[in-house]
Amino acid sequence: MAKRLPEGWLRRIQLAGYRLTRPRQAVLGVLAESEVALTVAEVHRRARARYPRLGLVTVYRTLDLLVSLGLVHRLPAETGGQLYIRTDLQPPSHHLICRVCHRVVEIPCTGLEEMTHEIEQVTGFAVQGHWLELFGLCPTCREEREK
Amino acid sequence: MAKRLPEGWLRRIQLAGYRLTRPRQAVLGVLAESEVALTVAEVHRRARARYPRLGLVTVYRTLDLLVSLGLVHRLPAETGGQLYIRTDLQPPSHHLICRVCHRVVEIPCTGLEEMTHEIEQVTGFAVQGHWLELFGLCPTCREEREK
DNA sequence: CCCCCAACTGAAACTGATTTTCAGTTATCA
DNA sequence: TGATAACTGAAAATCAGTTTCAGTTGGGGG
Ligand SMILES: [Mn+2]
Ligand SMILES: [Mn+2]
Ligand SMILES: [Zn+2]
Ligand SMILES: [Zn+2]
Repeated sequence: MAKRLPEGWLRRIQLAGYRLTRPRQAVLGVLAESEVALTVAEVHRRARARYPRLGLVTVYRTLDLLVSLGLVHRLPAETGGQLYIRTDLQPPSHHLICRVCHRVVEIPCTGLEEMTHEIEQVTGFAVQGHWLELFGLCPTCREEREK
Repeated sequence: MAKRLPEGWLRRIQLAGYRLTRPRQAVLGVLAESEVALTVAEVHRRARARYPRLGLVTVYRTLDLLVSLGLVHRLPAETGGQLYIRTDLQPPSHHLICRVCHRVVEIPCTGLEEMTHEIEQVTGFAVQGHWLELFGLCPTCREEREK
């Protein structure tokens, strides 16, 4: 079950001048192994299995670090708070999140560019950015539901 | 400046079995008169001008009430927290929010339906809902910026 | 190999937004 | 004009996240 840290995470972190401490390694390991997006509390819970002294503050700090290095995505959750999941090799885009298990797939925002142009024409606004998030059920949770 | 309460607000509230109290009237009046989306704190500040004893808790409660009756939209703000603005006659849809003054225009999500179908095919997810929010500058704030 | 010290840590206190609790007030209707 | 269920504000609680600070430690230099 102990999947390797994604290629280059350790290198990325040290090259950026950060130290590779035990608390960080615990958080890194948890993020590296999860295929679904995790809440901060869940990251804390899991990482404590690897390093029991780990404080919640350090989880927040390490998640911020990983996000700033582009290794992890931060997604606003429907219910408030944030979810975290490794970016891995997928291009940054938008997310489709399973409401049950928090599995995440990235989706392109095909068509939004033209939509944006149209909206600028009609409204006179200068559109500077957008938020797009889709919610639903992943294939697995969908099956589960049908039983 | 004292614009009338939008057609039917009072009726809607009483028909739904709610009482029309002074604190509620203060909050209602503020929402009714604002053309831009307001934070809870701002609603509180303005409503106190009409009814100084008004507590913040009642602002929250009244906003929840108005949202549940469909009279007011609750929009997640980029910076955390929520913004509130009357739904008025516009159809429920998505929002384009001015980053400076919080003016809001509603936008249709043209093209998202087909996009959704495509995504369901590719990912196997059942898409149940989405969040789309655009951010930018309204014509006025845009001009202001240019000076 | 070990030492040094800036980077890093956890505890605790803090913040800002929102919710819960509860004892007192009030809008409405018989 | 009551009676009373709905409603209220104050205060305390909760929840996510941040700040502070005194103590700890990874890892490059000697
Ligand atoms: Mn996009
Ligand atoms: Mn839509
Ligand atoms: Zn799922
Ligand atoms: Zn504006």
